[in-house]
Amino acid sequence: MKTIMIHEMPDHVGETVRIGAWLSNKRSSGKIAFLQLRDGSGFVQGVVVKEVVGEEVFSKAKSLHQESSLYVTAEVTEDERSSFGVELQVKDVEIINDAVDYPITPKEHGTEFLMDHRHLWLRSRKQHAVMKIRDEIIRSTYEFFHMNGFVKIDPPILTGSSPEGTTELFHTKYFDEDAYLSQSGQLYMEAAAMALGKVFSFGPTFRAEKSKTRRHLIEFWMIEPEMAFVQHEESLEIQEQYVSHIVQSVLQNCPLELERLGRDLSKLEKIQAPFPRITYDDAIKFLHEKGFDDIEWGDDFGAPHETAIAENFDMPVFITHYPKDIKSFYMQPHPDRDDVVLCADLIAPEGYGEIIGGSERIYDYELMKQRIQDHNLDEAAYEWYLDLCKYGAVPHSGFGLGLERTVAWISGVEHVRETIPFPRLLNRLYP
RNA sequence: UCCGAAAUAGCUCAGUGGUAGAGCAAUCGGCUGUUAACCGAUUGGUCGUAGGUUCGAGUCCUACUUUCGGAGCCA
Repeated sequence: MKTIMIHEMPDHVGETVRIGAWLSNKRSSGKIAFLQLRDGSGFVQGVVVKEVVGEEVFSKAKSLHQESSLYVTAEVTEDERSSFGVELQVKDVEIINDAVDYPITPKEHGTEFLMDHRHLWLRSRKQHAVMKIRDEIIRSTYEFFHMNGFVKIDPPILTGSSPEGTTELFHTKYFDEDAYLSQSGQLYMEAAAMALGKVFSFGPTFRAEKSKTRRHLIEFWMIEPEMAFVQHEESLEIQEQYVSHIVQSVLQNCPLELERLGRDLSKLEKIQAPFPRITYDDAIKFLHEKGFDDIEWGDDFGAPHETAIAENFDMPVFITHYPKDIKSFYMQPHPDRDDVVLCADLIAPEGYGEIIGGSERIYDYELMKQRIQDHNLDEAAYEWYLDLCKYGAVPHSGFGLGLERTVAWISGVEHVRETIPFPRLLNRLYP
């Protein structure tokens, strides 16, 4: 008799198999019981018939508690009443651990309670589906960049300086020195691009911002590609191809998960490059036409502004050429205008907000030095970064995609706290 | 940090000045195709904390704590 996993069952119809599983729920009557089983690879229903298994196994099955762990011996049968196509005709049940008073019952729960039990909440079907989609986005990210000649590079997490001086950093000690947790690996990725041409990173970043919205985490994961000899327009093309690729990969490889989440597939099926573009200038004009009087040229967009712009499109939209003064020091100026830079943010549809920020980078030594001074940054800390402009500088561009916002958008979940296994939020470091 | 809302059984909530309630979970019983199964019974409470008003406070007032939603900032 084979021990198999639930996702392998369609290949074992007619066979008697054994699985290790947890009981996610059960229903029973006097002579038949239905066990909802999960083993991580999938969900399946086990049918226990009293006449078949006898009094002892039947009463054991009836008394099982939610989330108890079991070995189940059963015959795999086809059944069209199952969403998965197969069912288990149970022959024997062996209890590994009887779970008493499992806190997360099959009824509704509040956010605080679920977050306090995140270590158990992950077992639920919805959370399982979101984690599978997160995994598919990560898998297809590696696939896309490797297909296109990128090399995966890991920038450091502990740094001695900040790439962008303004935002708040997590401070720690590095023996006798001060250190900070990385809020972006970008500058290191630029160095790597000068060594390897096209590179991408995937890793955690940390922002000590007091942000408390459905789009913010204190610890989140970013994908940061950096490309030598690639300029603004070509970078946008790579971005839209990349985002299209991950959306289509999830559609293809996670149909059960999207269904479980109730995601509107028609909205995802439309996501194909090229994406619409709108300049910052036109976005401001558009907002004024829409009646927004709380924003002027030179201001950054707030969440309501972004949403109003995104609502105009059923695809992600690039907002390009932002004013120099509200963007980072390293962004390449527009060739014909000195008030805007060659950059773009990609705004996701349906109110999920900015998922990518990117730009062409400055590679002129004197200009970069000037910008570092203009932003009152510690020149000594950026000496190595200035070396990149000094020794064989080339035009190059890069961008950063926020993984959790992307997972939230593609999954259709409301809040990014459900898109990472153990979210770090304002006032939450447990579990 | 600012604005708004909330805190009652293990969980989700009702109770708006006069004896503390329901559904789910748990326990016991019934039911041969259930799918947040259903039906009957039992168990379960210092109403967030501290003070105040009142003959009487879960309910009204004040402060504090915590949580949720939003803003700013950002991906």
